[in-house]
Amino acid sequence: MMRMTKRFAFYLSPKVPYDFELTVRKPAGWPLFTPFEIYKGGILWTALHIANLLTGLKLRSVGSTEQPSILIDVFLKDIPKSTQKNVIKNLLATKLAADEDLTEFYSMARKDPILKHTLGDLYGMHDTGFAHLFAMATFAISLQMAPLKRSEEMMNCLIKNYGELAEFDGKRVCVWPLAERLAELSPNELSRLCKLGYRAKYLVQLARVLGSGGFPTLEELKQFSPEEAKRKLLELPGIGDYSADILNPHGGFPIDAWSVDVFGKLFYGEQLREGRAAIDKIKAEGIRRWGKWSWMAFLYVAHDLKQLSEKLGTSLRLY
DNA sequence: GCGTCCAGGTCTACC
DNA sequence: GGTAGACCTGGACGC
Repeated sequence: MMRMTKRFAFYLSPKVPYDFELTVRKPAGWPLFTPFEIYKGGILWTALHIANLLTGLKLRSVGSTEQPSILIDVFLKDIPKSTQKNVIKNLLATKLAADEDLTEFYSMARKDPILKHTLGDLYGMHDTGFAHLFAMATFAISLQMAPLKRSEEMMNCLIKNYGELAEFDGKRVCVWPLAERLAELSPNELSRLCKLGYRAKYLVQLARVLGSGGFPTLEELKQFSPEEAKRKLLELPGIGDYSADILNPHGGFPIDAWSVDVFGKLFYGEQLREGRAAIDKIKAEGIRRWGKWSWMAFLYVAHDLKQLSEKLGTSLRLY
């Protein structure tokens, strides 16, 4: 366990509109940086590694959707240098999507027969980034070929057993392990303890590739073209088309055995009978309809399934 | 209680 | 380049 002290605070002024709660605490329950973060009374306590530095965060909104402002307290073990402070500030601005402009997406979505229903519920929700690429890849691999409950058990076991426990501001938050930590393990140990099955082998291989430092970070992949970023991600062990679409910082359209049913009903009014064979068809249709906004569209649908079911009079399976 | 199937995919061998 | 089959595990289901 690492005890940390408040070292500095700063404000972020995201682009309008920005709904703090919808963005950091998404309706479908997706966490911001770790499943063990704490949200109470409009305040989020969370933690992640920034440039290998364990960083505790206390975030709250001090503005509104139309005049957004986020106050961030930063907790660290040691007093940071000014360069470290800048790295933390810049990275959090990126992760919290402070510069993301929703204007063009909303303009398209208002005219879209499906997305127009989501805008009222999710107005001001932004696309935040994972703690780091390894965390995101771990998430994607644990989703493969498993019901969501089991995926959650695998992820939580990994984080509890191999992640660091950050103690700050009277809270304790367990963070995603770094690749370097998992790279040392044997797949057998990992498989036995967290019941990862064949995924353990992929995770250790992945940890060794990402832990060596030779692979681009999420922020660096963002500088690639979307196609180049995806090609690079497909080089990673255990990462195929579906997972690469989750990892790609440019956004993809990650259709799997769950989302194929949801989008089948939304696009065609019925669940397609082809099962997994329908994935390519649904994926092509989503990209045809939404193009470069496919990922944002996926996000807005995924976080509004209950309301969409009611508005469109169809039953969309909820997680 | 027991056997079978399959789930929010990916990889490999084989054609 | 296209595709069938294997892969961990555990819950659901039929018997």
